Amino acid sequence: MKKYINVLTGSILFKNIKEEQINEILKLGDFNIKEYDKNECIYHKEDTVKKFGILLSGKASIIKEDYWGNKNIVTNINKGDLFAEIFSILYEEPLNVSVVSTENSRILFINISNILNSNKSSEVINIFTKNILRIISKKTLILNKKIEYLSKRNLRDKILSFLSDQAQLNGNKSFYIPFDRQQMADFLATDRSALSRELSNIQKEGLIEYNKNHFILK
Amino acid sequence: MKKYINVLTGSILFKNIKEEQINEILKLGDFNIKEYDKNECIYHKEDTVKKFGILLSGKASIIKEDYWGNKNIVTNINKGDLFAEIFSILYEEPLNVSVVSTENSRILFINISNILNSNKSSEVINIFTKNILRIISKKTLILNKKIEYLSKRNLRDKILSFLSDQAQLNGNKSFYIPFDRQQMADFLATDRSALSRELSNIQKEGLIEYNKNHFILK
DNA sequence: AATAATACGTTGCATTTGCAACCAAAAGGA
DNA sequence: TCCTTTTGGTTGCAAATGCAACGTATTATT
Repeated sequence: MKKYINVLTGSILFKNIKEEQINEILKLGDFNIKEYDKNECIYHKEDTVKKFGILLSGKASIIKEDYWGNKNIVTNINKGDLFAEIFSILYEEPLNVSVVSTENSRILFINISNILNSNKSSEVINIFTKNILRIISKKTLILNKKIEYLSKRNLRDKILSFLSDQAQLNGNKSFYIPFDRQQMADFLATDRSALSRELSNIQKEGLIEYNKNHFILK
Repeated sequence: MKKYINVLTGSILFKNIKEEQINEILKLGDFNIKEYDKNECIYHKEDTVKKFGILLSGKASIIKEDYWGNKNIVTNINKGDLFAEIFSILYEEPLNVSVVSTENSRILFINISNILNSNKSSEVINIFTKNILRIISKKTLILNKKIEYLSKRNLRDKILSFLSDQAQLNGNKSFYIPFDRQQMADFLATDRSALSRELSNIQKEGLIEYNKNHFILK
């Protein structure tokens, strides 16, 4: 545990909370840590979960899969991130998304309800609650972004709105996206070959330049 | 104000909070109330907002509009609902969505940050914070649902996943959706005529029956 | 180094979709 | 009641897209 405490102190979840208080909260949340190999399933979409996860090391993706198996990456998860979809636990609904490790990963699980509903109305719990609020607010913004991309009437506009946001995010016209081609297609809810074709078209018209996951906007 | 207090006591935002304490919170949040005619703009997407709104009476829609003016209804807002997108205030980002009244409406504005950051770490504030958490969690679920629809590879599947969720929501194969045809098209990010055509096709194949905004799944 | 596996681009084709134009029915106003 | 406005269905057409199949370059494995 100790070796990961700096991941936790660095995470938004425990922002403004001291190390010894973090331990206190973890205990309250009946925490445990589990390791996963690459491509292992961390949560399955039909699970109803009590605890939710924080990625201590490695990488993972939140994936939505439809009836026929079309996969759609909702978000990538990086170190320190928590799986905000898991807020469905507050409503005790099934997840309806799966979480899959994309690298060897180590995950901390805690029972949020335990913490939120602990009768101790201490200052720490208060800060913790606000931190969660902040995280899920950000999640909402990200989901809204995604809806913005998906709402475009054609693939070209989906691509361009996504790329221009990525550029903005990186503060540079030249940037790397965190997806390979198939993942990008899944994220934009389209077909890989259709995506390749359209990227190619856009490049021919001189709007962008790209190679693999590196892009330059013109 | 008094005539709306029951709207507030009935809302999730003030759940488990007594009437006199609601007043206390409202004061802390520097509240005000404003009226809007049908089709008036309540928030514009470029606004950066300090206060956010709770619909006391009437109806409104959260609308995303792209560069070329294609409108996309993100959600409808009903009595007691608050505009969760406005959680961007926690990040002080521009809204990037607009809120428009679809009926004559009356809206209560409060400054959430004032309340959350008030040093009084009273029990009431604590409950209030949890209520907000609950609301935005639900919002996240709704956004996830929407992403699920929009991620379908073709219009038919968008329609069918939307309708089957609506049926589930109403607990009945026969139900009314809260959209007219144009709004439904905007919500599913497609063209109205394309939507009509596909609905018609699906009906011909006997999967659904419909008339205006009333649907029956087979 | 040889081989296998993966990632990405390309292309043909059938289907879907956006768009525009038009018509009919229903609702609202004068 | 008559006229206007709104709402929704239909259709033709061009363009976009999903899908499958295939080729090549890159990366991983032995």
